[in-house]
Amino acid sequence: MAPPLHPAPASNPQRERDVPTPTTSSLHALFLRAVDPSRPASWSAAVTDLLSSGDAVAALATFAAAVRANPAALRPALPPALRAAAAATSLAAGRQLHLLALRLGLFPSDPYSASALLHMYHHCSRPMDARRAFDEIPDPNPVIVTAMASGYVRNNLVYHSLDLFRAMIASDSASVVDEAAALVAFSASARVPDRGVTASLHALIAKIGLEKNAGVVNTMLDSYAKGGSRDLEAARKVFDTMERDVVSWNSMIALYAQNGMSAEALGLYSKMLNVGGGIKCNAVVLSAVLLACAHAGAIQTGKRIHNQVVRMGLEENVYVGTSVVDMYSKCGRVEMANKAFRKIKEKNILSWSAMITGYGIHGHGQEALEIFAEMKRSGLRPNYITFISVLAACSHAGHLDEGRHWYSAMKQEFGIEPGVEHYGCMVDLLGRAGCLDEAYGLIKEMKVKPDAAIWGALLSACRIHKNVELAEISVKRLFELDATNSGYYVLLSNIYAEAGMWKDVERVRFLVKTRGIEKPPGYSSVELKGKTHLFYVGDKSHRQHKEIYSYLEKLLERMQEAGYVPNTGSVLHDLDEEEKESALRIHSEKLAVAFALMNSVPGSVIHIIKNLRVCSDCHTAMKFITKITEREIIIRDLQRFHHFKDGLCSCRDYW
DNA sequence: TTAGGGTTAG
Repeated sequence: MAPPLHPAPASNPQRERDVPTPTTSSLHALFLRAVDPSRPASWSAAVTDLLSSGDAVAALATFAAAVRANPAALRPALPPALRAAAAATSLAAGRQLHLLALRLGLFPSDPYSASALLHMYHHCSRPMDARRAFDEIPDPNPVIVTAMASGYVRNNLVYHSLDLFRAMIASDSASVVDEAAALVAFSASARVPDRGVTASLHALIAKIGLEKNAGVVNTMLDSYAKGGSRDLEAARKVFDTMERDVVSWNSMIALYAQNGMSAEALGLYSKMLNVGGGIKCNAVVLSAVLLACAHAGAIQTGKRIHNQVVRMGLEENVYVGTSVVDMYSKCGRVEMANKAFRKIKEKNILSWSAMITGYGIHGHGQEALEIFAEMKRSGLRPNYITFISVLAACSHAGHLDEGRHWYSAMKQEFGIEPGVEHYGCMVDLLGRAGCLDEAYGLIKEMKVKPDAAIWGALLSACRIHKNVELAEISVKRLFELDATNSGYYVLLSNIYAEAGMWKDVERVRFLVKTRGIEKPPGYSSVELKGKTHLFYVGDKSHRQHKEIYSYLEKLLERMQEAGYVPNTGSVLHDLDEEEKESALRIHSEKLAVAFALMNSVPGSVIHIIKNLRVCSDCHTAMKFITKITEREIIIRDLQRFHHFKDGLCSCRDYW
């Protein structure tokens, strides 16, 4: 096997590779770097140089050349050679260097070789080999311990990492805990589900005077929000009192955006621009803010941020560009997403996936598959994530044959073992198409444990195809996995209601009550002049609620004149017809649309976000509303987009 | 004279 041209990215350890041997090109590199073979320092300098220029393989080859040319050069060149083996994730090369270190007497006595050796084993995903070596080191100094601790974090052995840190505190004076050790400790505590770890580390660094260190505090900010306490308020408190740099602002905004707190993210962003003390907008923060817009469906704000991206000349930037694509597609403007996508200069696999997903969630399965084909033509090899996008697109568009085709091609042609996400798409696709037994069969043959999303997909399919028996099987599994999710109870009770099994409906409702499960109320939100307005069913908390209700009344009258008949079949309570009709009139999406209509002109686009599925009556109602009022309405619900235009739902995935 | 480091984006 030819040695790889570039080392694997450090954050993505790959499998062991063959030891690179010196090649003509690396000897050429040697020549270019003017190594003086007789000077030992010249060899180590060449290895270090090549490594820092990103060519770990050439660095290793140079070391191998030194072995033959000048044995005296090995001692200083060994640590950088070990780091090269780590960067190339070449365990075979690393093991040979380990043997050499033993032969030269550099291990375990030389701390420089020792720390580099641990680093190598951790980067090659061999934490237990690192541990064995670590245990042979008689009196590991703080640098070695920190190398060990960070390696544990890299390999997801966070508790081992924290144990080392605790031992570090206990063993000696606290002065051994320096900036590097504290950074590692906080990065570990961000990955641990226990509450209070971050707070106790916080107390410790305050004691040893690292509380003013921006790097350490930024890492702490992150671990407050991501660690066991999941405490964004604590993170905000730290943020408010610290000396903030650009990373602090970006981190806090990103934390809000990632946790769905879009209003907070956007608010903090404008605060940063106004009172941030000279902190300037950059690519990182724009990506985070675009994520917040995508989540909130804040298309107007998203457009403003996009303008900012253009002004800063960042349209071609792959990170920002992909965020723009994601924002537009999540806000229902898939054509705008495509325009932004075309502007990205060096599209990576995630840019392509974002675009495939964009078309997919809008039900444009054909376009999604065309983008996929284009990606393959460009020479990129689809990976695990790409196939999630592709299969999800097939599932949303109801492309049964294509879905089956790509599912098997993924395994056979591309050697990718399907994960829960792929199974989820396939179960959804097969289930919706009515192939319930095939879907159930697929679940039974899964090698990984089916998660709630899989059984949930089967359960929804059971509702569509009115299969009570399989629904009960799915629910049983779902309750084993998560008995507190109200959604499953609602679905099950709906399935019983549609089958007229009112006694069972009552039984489920009784369960919900006795188990103390709370169902989050559904809401619809609409953005107006950059401000988001929220509506619940029958909501009267809005400032203009009186106007909204009377507007809606008149609108419903006009709709009924145009032929709209309330679809009371979707009301799953045991009510009489009249009660059912009035229950439908105050659905949150109708309130939100009425409010948006009052504040818009014909020809405009109304964009609504719904946190639950849009009911079939509201779906019908929107068709009439678009016809009467000449507005385009886009509703994004839990699973898909509905574009209503000219009285038609152009969403092809309403199948 | 060759060691250990983390946080922000899709």
